[in-house]
Amino acid sequence: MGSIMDLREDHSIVKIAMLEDDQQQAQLVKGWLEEIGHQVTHHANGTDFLEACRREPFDLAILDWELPDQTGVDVLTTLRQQYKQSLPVLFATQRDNEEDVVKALSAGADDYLVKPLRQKELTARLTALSRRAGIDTADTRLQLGPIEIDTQAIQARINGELVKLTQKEFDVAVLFIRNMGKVLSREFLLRQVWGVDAALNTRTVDVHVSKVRRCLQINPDMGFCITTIYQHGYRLEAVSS
Amino acid sequence: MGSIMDLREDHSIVKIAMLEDDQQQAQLVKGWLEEIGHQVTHHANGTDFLEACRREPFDLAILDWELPDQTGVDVLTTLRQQYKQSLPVLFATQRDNEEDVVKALSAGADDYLVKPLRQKELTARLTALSRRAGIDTADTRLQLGPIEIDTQAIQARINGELVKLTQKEFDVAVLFIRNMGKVLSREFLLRQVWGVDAALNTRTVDVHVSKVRRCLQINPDMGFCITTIYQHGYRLEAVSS
DNA sequence: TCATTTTGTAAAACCCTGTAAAACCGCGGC
DNA sequence: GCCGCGGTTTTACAGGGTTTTACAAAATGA
Repeated sequence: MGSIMDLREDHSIVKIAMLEDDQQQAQLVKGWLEEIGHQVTHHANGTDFLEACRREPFDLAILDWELPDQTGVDVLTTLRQQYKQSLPVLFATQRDNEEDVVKALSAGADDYLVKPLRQKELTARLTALSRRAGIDTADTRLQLGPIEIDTQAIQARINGELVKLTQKEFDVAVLFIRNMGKVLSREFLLRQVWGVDAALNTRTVDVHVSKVRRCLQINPDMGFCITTIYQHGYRLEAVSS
Repeated sequence: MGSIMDLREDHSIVKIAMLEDDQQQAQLVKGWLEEIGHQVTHHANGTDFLEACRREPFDLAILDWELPDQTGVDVLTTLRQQYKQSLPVLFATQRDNEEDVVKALSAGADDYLVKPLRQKELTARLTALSRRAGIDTADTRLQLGPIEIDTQAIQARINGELVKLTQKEFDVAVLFIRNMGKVLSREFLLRQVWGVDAALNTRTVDVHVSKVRRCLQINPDMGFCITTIYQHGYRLEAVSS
């Protein structure tokens, strides 16, 4: 019987690939990132960097513009076309004219910083990018208005007050909050919470959704509601007033 | 028989919410974004902005720091905790010291730009952010005069006001808008909305078309109408006035 | 024009959802 | 084994969405 908790893979170490021509700059940034527990692999030219990206599964990449063999934009273009379509990329370079920024972003970069880099800003931007890219989904704290959920402790609170939820109710609630605004079909809920054998002639999903609504007090008064999509399923959404 | 296609139906509208204190700055940026086909809603204070975010499904948000009622970071914190947790947010402000950048990104911003803004960089960063956030408005947003339909959220609005439509009514409406000017036979509607083999001895299509006309207020006064083609079906068309 | 067929739509009949309560199930203690 | 207990599923009935029905109005053709 699969609960959604089984699916969580906890990889708290972030693996970063860095492409930087200047050895001194590379060591500096590498130090900053290792300081906060990241694992950094550094390469000084595009060919080696791309080779490394092909071999290893990195979580993030930091690219420089000026390189001995090709430009950073060339590397990025190759990366996007041939290797990792979705690897989050932050461009860091001395060039600060608008045309270059646009060029890098259009080539597939997610962010662009002008050197000299500032330590705290760099780490904050990398964190923001990881968050957006969905890295480190071991985010065990969820919040929905006054509702707080800790997926590790399997506990839910409303305004700090502990609420008693059974395992299935809890799984359903987490699924809804993690998929705010999306329509979740009964089949999907059955697969995710109850396991694959979707026997559709049952009302158990409806009953559990009903219980979640009541136990977590999800009603228009608190700003959210679980809307029923007739003959499809349900959707958690912010309420329109 | 009139050819109708004078009115272009836009299938990829990006809806942007902007929070900006300075009216002049707001108009400038709004102009830039509308130039490339985005739809911008502007508010000058945090309360109005949050209220709008709660009511409407935006794709992106641009936030300023300095505001009359609260700081942009406060607004962002509220937004992340109580409203839209995944709405992509770009911070744009005059403050450029590192501490402020970190504060905004930690509060949940995805990007941070220092004013004065550069038009091409702004649009490139918004595009990069949309790409990363997986925004795909292609075919999910439809518009017909004052009527807006979001096929992903399964929501319809008239002049921004949410309209209650049942699933079938919604499906029928979407089909008509996606096939503006074409005659849709009852068989076609049955196949598309109700599924398989058209059992033609039913009046359910007619009843639903009737309801769509009434619920979405589709009548010559608003510029469009659903014309009946005797013994064939229906056609949604613009009314020449 | 009239006779016939088709359409518009209110209302009845039918089917899907909300939810309280009963039935079921697995587990530990006696 | 038997009982109680908490979690889960099914049942049952009320309420709302969907389809059919019914009849008036409109369209068609002679």
